[in-house]
Amino acid sequence: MKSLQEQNGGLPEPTKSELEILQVLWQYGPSTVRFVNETLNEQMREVNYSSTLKLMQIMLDKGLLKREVEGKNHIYRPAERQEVTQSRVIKGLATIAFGGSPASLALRALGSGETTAEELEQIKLLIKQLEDQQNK
Amino acid sequence: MKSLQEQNGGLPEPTKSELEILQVLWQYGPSTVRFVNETLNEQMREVNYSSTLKLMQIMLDKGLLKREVEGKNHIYRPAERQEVTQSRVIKGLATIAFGGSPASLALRALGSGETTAEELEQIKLLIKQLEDQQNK
DNA sequence: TTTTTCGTAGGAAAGTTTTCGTAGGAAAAA
DNA sequence: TTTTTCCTACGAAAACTTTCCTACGAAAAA
Repeated sequence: MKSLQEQNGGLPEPTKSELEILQVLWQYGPSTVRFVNETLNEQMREVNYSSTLKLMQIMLDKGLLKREVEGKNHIYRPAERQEVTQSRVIKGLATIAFGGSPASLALRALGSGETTAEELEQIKLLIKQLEDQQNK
Repeated sequence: MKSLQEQNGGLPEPTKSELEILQVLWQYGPSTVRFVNETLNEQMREVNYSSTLKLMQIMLDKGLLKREVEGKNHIYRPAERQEVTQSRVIKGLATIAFGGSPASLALRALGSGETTAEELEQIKLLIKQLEDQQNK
């Protein structure tokens, strides 16, 4: 019997709380539960230590995280690259709320918050690349 | 005692299934439960009629939908404009997975699926507008 | 009129996600 | 050594989301 993960060839979409945890790991690199929990409390919201621990163990189980033992405690890190996970989440959202089009999601996102000049430059650059790709 | 809706001054974030339903209403305009359910079954996935009904009643309750009686059945429509709801969802996702930046979410979205030339044009147009706004 | 069809309503159950109490063990402090 | 601190593990409960069964009534068909 294949595991669920093998069956659909990939990792599941992280839940909201799982994404919060991943965000910390993306930002700071491999970390202990303690650190992740403290960061969540500072940057996001109050969470009990053992809630964070439990969640990270579940994520390990699902294959979203990996960990290694370092003395007494465990160091966790994302199993997948940030870009890959983020893309998966975006595709999911695009499917249920943007007619399946990540581009129209992007369009809405640009209109949804202040975008800095720098960010605009980055996006223009990416667009240029995409255009070149299409015209080749 | 104020209602939850009044307390935080707005509507809640729709759940995934709720977004699927909203998507149908955005696409086709005010509709009956029957129509929404059939559309979901054709475009998204198998859902039982009474599941769709229940969900739409819950959404009415939450204030996400409005409805009016038309003879025997009810016609539902979104309570909020599509853009507003979509922005709210995007901000939520940006907060938990993109460091709070809708722009970096947009960047990732552009890289996540095929983007047509037409979509690229639209985005370039929007960027131009945003730049003008910043330079004013 | 009687039966069938099609709609809403409500509640309960199932599924999923999140929270947190508690136990047990190892390291550090007293 | 004894006590305190800090970690993991586990399990259960709470909260939220989704599904669907059943009842009931009105309109349409027989």
